[in-house]
Parts: sequence; C-alpha cells; structure tokens
Amino acid sequence: MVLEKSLDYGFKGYRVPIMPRASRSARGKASVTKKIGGCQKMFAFELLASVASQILQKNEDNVNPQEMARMNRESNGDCLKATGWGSINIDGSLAIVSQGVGGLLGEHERSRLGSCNKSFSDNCRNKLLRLDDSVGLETKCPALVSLDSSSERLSCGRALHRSSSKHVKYVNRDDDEKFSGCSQPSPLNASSSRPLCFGVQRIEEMVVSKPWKFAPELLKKDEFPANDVKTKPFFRSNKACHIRRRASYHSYFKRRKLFKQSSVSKFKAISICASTFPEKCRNGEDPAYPANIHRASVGVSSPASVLNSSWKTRESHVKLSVKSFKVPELFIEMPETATVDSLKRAVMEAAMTVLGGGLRVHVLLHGNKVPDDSKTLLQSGISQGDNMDTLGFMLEPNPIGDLTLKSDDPLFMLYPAANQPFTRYHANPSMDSIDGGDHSQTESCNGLKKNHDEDDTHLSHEVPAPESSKSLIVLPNMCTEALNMFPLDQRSQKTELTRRRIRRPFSVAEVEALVQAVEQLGTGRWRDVKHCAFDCAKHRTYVDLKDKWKTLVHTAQISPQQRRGEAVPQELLDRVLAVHSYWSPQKPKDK
DNA sequence: TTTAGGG
DNA sequence: CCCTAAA
Repeated sequence: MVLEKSLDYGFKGYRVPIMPRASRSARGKASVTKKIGGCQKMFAFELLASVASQILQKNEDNVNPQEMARMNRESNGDCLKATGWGSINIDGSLAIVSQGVGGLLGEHERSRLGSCNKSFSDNCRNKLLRLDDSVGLETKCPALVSLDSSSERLSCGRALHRSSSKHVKYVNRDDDEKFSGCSQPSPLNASSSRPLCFGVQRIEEMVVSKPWKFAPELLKKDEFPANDVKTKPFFRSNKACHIRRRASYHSYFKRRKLFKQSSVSKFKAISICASTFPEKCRNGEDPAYPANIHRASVGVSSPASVLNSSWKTRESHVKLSVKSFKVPELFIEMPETATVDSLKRAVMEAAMTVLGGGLRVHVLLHGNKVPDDSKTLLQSGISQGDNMDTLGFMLEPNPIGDLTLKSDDPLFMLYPAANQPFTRYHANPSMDSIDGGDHSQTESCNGLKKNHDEDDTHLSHEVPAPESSKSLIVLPNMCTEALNMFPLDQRSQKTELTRRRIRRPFSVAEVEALVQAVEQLGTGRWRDVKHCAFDCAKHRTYVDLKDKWKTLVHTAQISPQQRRGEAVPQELLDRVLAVHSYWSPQKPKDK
C-alpha cells in the first residue's frame, strides 16, 4: 500500500536514505562523523558497538580476559558508538518497500506486468519471501557496519543496493525446508568479482550526534538543567517551548574515541541469517530460538559463547563475540502491477530495513535485560569472565524512529532512524498517548495539535509488537563459516553521503498544524514552528516546514486544476494566503 | 544553527 | 527535498 501510494505520487528514483538525518548536515563536508569526548563509563548499550569494533580490530584469537578487563577499565570505557544507517518504510514484521527505492516502478514498468501471469500480490501473500544464501552473505555487511563504523556502513549500504536485485528470491512456504539458510556462502558470492562488503580500513570516531538527540532519556525534564533553558520572547510564557536542548545533547553524548586509524585489513564479519524460521538457519544445529520465542527470552536462550574471551588484547576490554544475527520474517506487499524486478528490490529493501533501519539493542544478562544503561560493564557484571556465558544480546529492528521509549526501558536504539518506517503495528491514531504529558514540550503552542501525521506517532511502547518476528537474535557461535573478510569499497563512501531522503508528503493534518503554527508565529520562525507543531516529527526539519509553507503558498495561488498530490482543503489554503499576505514584506506588518 | 531562496 | 549563502 505504501508502495502504491508512492507510485501514485509518481516519485521514482529516490533511494533509501542511508544517512541519519542528523548527519545530513555534515553531508558534503569532509566528515559525517563527529568526534566524541571522553566518557567515564561504558554504557551497556555501547557494548555491542564495542563488540563489533573489537571484532573488526582484532583478528587474533587469543586474549587474556583479565588483561581485557584491565584495559577496559583503563580506557574508561572508550568505545565506538554504534550507528545505523537510514531506514525505509517497514510494516512491522511486514517489511514494506520504501517509495521508489532505487527507482522502483514506473508506469511503463507496471504495464509490463501483463506479461506475468501471476498475481504477485497473491503470491506474496501466500509465500514467504526469503533471502537466499547469497543474500545472507550480503546482508551481513551492513549489519556489521551498522555496529561499527558509519563510513563502513555507508559503503556497505550501497553495495547492498547495487546488488539487491541479484540476490533476492521468493520461495514457497512449502519450500521452507529446502532453505539452507545463510550458513553456506553461495558460490555466487564467493566468486563475486566485486568485493561485496567492507574491510575496515579505519575506524574513526563516528558518533553522529543528532540521532541521539531524541534519546528518550534526554526527554526527561530532569536532564535539562535550568541554564539550558533559553527562551525567546514568544515562548516566554510557554514552558513547553522553552527547552533548547542542543547544548545538553551535545555534551551528554560526548565520548572519546577508542579506535583511531586502526588500519585493519582483516576482520570478522557478522553474518546475517535471514529466514522465516530462524532455527533452520543453522543447518541442524541447535536452534535454541523457537520461531515465536518471546522477546524476553530471545537472545538468552543460547547465551553460551556470546562472549568470546579468547581474544588477545593489549587492553583490558571486555571482548564479546557476536557471531551472527538472525533476521526475522519478512513480508512483502506489492501491487499486482509491480514487476518482478521491483519485487526483488522490495525484498532487498525489506531486508535492508530490518537490518539497517535502526536497531535497538537489548543486553541481557542471566536472561534478564540489563536494567541500567548507565552502569559500566563492570558494575553490570559483564566485564568479568565469570558471567560471560550468561550474556546475550537481542537486536530488533527499530519500528519507528521513536523518541518516546519508556525511559526505564533498557532498550537502546542503535540508531533512531530519521525516516521513521511505517509499521504494521501502527498505532492508535489518538494523540493522547503521545501528548499525554510525558514530556513537557508536548503541551506547547496553545493547544496547537502537533504531530498529526500517523507516521509521526511515537507509540513504540504501545506496539503490541510480536517481537519474536521482529527481533534480530544474536546467535553465538553460528555461521562461523561466514566469518569472511571483505575488502572495503571505498568508492562507495562518498556517494552514500549524498543519499536523498525519502519523500514524505505532508498530510492534511500536518498542513493544518503548519498553518496553525504559522498563523501564530508568523513566517520566518521555522525553528519555533518546528518545535511547536512538529517537535515530535523528527523527519520534519524546520527547513522542510519552510519549504512546505513555500509550496503551500504556491499551491494556494494556482488553480485547483494545477495542484497535485493530496488535495489540501481550500479552507487551509485560504488561511495560507491570508497569513502569507499578512506577513509578506509588502504589507507593513504592524502586528 | 537558522533563515531565506534558488535549484 | 537539496544546497548554501548569510546572518
């Protein structure tokens, strides 16, 4: 449906935004990463990133656990921050293609569907889409990258794109048992002339600061000392709009880089197994993870050897080995008029979404979530070898770029995607749950409703979330044969930085909110408009709002016949014109 | 970082 | 939506 809509809008060629929105600001500049300052603790949620970085950095197999622990302490938990890359629409476990990913369908392509006797929608409904071996091999790249290095991530993301149409197939459910999973690298990949994935030439400091900006913890008022609160005249009486978080965001997440210029030509990859029935991914090995295992138990069912303390190191770091991930079931929904090729793309993008649309990480110890992300590994009992065998991870696709996770949820978003995916578990359209007083800023702007767009709802905590179908399960000691090494295609880095954001047409509700905000604030105060009316719509920047206003004014000035897209009520357009004329320079604004 | 405009 | 000069 999403796809259909995007096609209806006639947009093709947009690609999945690879960069988090925040990092777009750095686009075109030398670096999209930021150096982070020192941190005193290794946060639990950083653990996985650290793990992966360790994997990348170390190729040795002998390590002294005590030495690692010592180094961990001495390094103050220096670590790499994990980031993800952009997201596309995802429909919960039902992964949906984003609009025009890779330039999906055009009219001419759709017409070609007549040549196919199949009803693709029916087929898709009745079949499970599955990645073949080669895909499993491919997708491990971004997965690893997402945990380690933004630059690597980017390159891998593109590699995935380029090869997407070649490695996707769909199979009948009946054929499930024939699926061999990802354990065996396919000959195709093995012989591929193009280096599929990555090779970490360098691991830089990398945390993109902005994506963390909306981390749920930061939304707690306590997190913002009074001196962080600045006001503008307009907001002087409006507590909600006062908060300016930039400074505190920035400082809060400062971290020190750990691995600088650690030229690594070899490293281990995390393989991704994608299958409907994850337990089959292992070719008969102990599944350990029932297909519908409950979220709480996921990731700990087979905790053994998640930790690999056998690596050699010069520092007292905790060494963790995440040998493989499993990708949950993917569903694809396509219009019947879609081409086979587009279907392939859809599957690929679905997998991309699951893997790269943002991951939330659970750290589980003794089967329980580590409750406090702020604790050090040592404090959490992770840094010592005696607990290593009880440590597990659970990664799950980030359903939406959510910023209202319960603060007590130990769940951490590896990357809150700037472009929130659509999710099947979408929500309750009611805004009550959003504006229910969780955050002070939600009561802003004189009752101006915010966040009308369904896509903007932040309801992950309400999502029924059949987690089992959405989680990426960290499988220890799996798919070890896939721990291959891939050189990095550095050429892909640059282009990845300029990935265009996905198009997200404004809904009428959003337009109304915008108009209302501008009516109150006037034009030219887009940042305030943003904070008042779209504070929760992370994908709407003030520039977006400004642009939208611009187009609204234009739309209002043209004849209805010339207008495109979702019709905006004339009443709104009239208001637009009124406000525009009022604030336009021609008319002296003697407010 | 924001604003303002052109692309 | 992107890009970017200016502020």
